[in-house]
Amino acid sequence: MVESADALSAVAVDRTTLRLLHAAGQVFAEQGFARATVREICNLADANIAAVNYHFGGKEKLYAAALSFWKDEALLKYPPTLGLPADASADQRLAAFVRSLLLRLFDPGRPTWHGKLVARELIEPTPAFDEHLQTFVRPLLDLLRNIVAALLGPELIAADPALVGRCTASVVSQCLFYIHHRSCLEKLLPEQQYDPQSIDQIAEHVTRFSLSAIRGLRQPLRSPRTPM
Amino acid sequence: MVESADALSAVAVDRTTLRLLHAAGQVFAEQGFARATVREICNLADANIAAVNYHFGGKEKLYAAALSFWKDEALLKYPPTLGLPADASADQRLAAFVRSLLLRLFDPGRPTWHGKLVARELIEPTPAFDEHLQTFVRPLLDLLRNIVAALLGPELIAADPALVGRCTASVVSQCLFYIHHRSCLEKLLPEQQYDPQSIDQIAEHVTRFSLSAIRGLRQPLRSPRTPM
DNA sequence: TGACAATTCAAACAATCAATTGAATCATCC
DNA sequence: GGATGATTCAATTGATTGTTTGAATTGTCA
Repeated sequence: MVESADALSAVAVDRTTLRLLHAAGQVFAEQGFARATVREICNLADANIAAVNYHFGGKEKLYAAALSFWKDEALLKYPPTLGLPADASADQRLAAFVRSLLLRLFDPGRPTWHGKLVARELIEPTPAFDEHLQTFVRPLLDLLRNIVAALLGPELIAADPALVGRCTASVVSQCLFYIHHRSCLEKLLPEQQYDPQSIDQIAEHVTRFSLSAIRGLRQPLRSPRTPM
Repeated sequence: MVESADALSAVAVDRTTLRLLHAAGQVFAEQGFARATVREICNLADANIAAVNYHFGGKEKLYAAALSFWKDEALLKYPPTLGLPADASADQRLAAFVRSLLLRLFDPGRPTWHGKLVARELIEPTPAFDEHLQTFVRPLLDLLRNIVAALLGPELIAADPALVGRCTASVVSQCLFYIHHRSCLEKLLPEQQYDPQSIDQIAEHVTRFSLSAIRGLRQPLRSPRTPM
């Protein structure tokens, strides 16, 4: 009843609160908020069923706490700019953004559940997500919008102001595609892997594909290519 | 007992079975299989709670029946080729594929729930979906793969056989993005509409973006563009 | 009309869920 | 050591779920 929910310091790793946050991240990420049960979370955390209500005040508040906790973890491990110098080119910044987003979604090492939690929220928002959307997702989206705007150039944007948003959506969509549809892709495209090396390959493809597309939009009047 | 008859084939519009299929399509599409309740479906269909078990044998079988029913409806209304002539160019075939997919997902008229049901399955597959994946999704995906392969040309494919799959994923991802993230996009990009005209604009953008990207991949050694 | 099957209905069933309770245990400080 | 508050625990509560039941109703054909 006294515990402050976001006590996430590295000390006391197996405090019940932290064990619950870890278990909640995993179970909520794998099952979604509705299908996840506090029983499974408590079981995974080696805690009593009453622990969730005692420490967090309910399933929803545990979820909100886990979302916030893993957000901090993910941003700590994979900052959106990936340590790029301030004067990096727009091409480099796009590559870094795409790669950091994919790494956040497919973290191969210490599990960072935040990416999967957000991916679920994007499809099936819970009440806890509105604030998260404004404080976390929107800044990231604005960052990408700026990169895309720099790539497009002012003339194209002046000609069609909605183009920035559409191209931004095209870039983000390619990244989210693999995490959202992984279970089906494993049946339809079994050759696709998700180890760190494959993630880098996907990141490189998304970057190349998007840069190629945007460059092409700048020069829309090229002569048609020879049809093989 | 008299049903609004909001639309369907001429025969026996307000049979309980059909009312249940309509209601099931809507509720399953909006809530997902797990969160949807047979009570809500029966209430929407003006049917007794026992009707689901009497007519279909349970919630899962109702779901499978609804999936199959709305698949037929969707394919009837929006065939994947949109009535394109057999000798259409790859560019035209890509445009038709993208537009038909988006129309199937955002049907503006008579509700065709199939697109939303499949979109949910892609993220959270139910046991009923495995057969659907093989008989419905895979043929569509193969169709798009062929279009993309024609656009890429044999030399690029020979150099990197995995490129076809990645570019196919890039095209599909852009289409699915809007349906999956609609609820969040409405908060982040409130200017985006989803009326028929806007759907056509999105389809045109996805087609242009993808064609531009693939053409650029064919000519990867262009000199860097002039910076405005 | 009368019989028979198909369908509908209200009620209840069994299972599962989050949440609560109150006693038992533990940790900490005087 | 003992008192106090924090934490854990098993058991229970109340609500919701899909499903079942058996009687009531409806439709159909003789």
